[in-house]
Amino acid sequence: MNEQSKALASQPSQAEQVAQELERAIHEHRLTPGAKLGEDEIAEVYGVSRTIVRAALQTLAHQRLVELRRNKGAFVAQPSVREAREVFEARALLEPRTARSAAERMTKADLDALTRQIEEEHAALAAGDSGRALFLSGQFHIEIARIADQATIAAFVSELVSRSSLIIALYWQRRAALCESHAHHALIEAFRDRDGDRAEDLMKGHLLDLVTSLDLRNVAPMPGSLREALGK
Amino acid sequence: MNEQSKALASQPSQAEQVAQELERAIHEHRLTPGAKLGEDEIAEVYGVSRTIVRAALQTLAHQRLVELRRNKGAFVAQPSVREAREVFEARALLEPRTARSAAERMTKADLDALTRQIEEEHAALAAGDSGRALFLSGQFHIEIARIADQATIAAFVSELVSRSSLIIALYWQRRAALCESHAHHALIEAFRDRDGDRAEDLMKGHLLDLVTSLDLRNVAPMPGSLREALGK
DNA sequence: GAACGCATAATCGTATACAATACTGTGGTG
DNA sequence: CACCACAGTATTGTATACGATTATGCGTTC
Repeated sequence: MNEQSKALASQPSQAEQVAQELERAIHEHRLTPGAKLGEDEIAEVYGVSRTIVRAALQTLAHQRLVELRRNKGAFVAQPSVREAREVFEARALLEPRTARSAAERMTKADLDALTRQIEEEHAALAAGDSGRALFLSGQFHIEIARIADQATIAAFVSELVSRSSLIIALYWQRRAALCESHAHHALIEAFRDRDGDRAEDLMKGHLLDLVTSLDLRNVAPMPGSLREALGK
Repeated sequence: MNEQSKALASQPSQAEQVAQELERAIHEHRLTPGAKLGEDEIAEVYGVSRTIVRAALQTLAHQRLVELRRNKGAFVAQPSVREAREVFEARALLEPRTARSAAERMTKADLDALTRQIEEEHAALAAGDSGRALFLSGQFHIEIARIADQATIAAFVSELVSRSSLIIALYWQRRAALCESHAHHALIEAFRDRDGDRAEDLMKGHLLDLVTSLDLRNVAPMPGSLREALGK
């Protein structure tokens, strides 16, 4: 079962590839909070050994996307209400100021890329692929940190966005799935105008909207089959 | 070589223990940036297998304390000048506001613990153990985030403090090793007065002092023997 | 004498084997 | 009928073995 592995798959490391696949599955809510991630099962699905799978799961555990329970296995994390609040608290500290920096150093190319991303998000939403739309909506925030030229903050934001995806899966009260799009559009305009103040305010408001659109009182777990969610 | 392992050492997981030992060695500058962390060597030192060591190294890599170079091995990270700036940029966003929250919800017990920590830091410094003093000085910042009751932010601050330790090892220009102590004392007083505004300002200034006390222009690597630094 | 190439050794990457622990179902007993 | 004990099964934790890649040292050649 290592015939194709020596082909050329070893550059970005098999473990990272598996981690990325799982991460995306979680982002798109194909894997829902609480789902069991059996080592043997994943190993078989991707045709690698458990060693690789364990490394990937450890990576995701460090991002708090999966929880490693000793002698029990790996599970998609189920952020508590408290953790949900903390995540958005952290985002409130990091993202508005970062949006300001981004606005100030935004280039035309950056703006185009951002605009293209929003359009893709709209397309996904129109196509009914809300999973992908949600994923792209998160990428938007990460991209801003990248444009602000702050790799360290970008890494934090990336982790927080991932965790937000789990939080949304658990606590989202359905209504106005695209209120975000408006917020993102408004941000783009602020960026176009190089208006740091406005970008900061808009981001602050956007995050506030997000957290208030959650129902942070009760819980709602969901099992779901792993092999099915992974597609094959 | 697993006689003592089944004793009762398995609770906090061997990998985490090794990771903690290495982390502390890095914090206290017994392991300096660029040092090679050979898997076999560490495995032998702690009497565990390479499997455990690899897990520990991966953990540290996620915290950016060590750099994993493919087919080359693990090395203590050498933050670039740019990364150094980014780390303090992130701290500037997170810590002042967190200090304010901490001040507002500080209890007498918290204050006592914090005070005790400062005294211990002074004692270490007086005893000439500057490595431990530096470690405790970092713990002070982490403790504040914990008191603010923000576990998520505390985790970020913890990582940033760790990385700051590496940055100090590389870019510190010796002078006024205890200017920090003054800043920490001033913060304690603000906490005692429940003065959130002052705590936020003091923390902002403290971080600014820290970053300006660095020489962010040149580099200075250092090898050093591993087995020696680990003590046994 | 310097530079290149090859053989050797060391180290990492991955797979697999075995041990330890937790889960499941069955049979018995109160 | 409910509950507990126990055996069997499955899954994770750890160690080790093997293959691949990289570093090193020596000998040859120009």
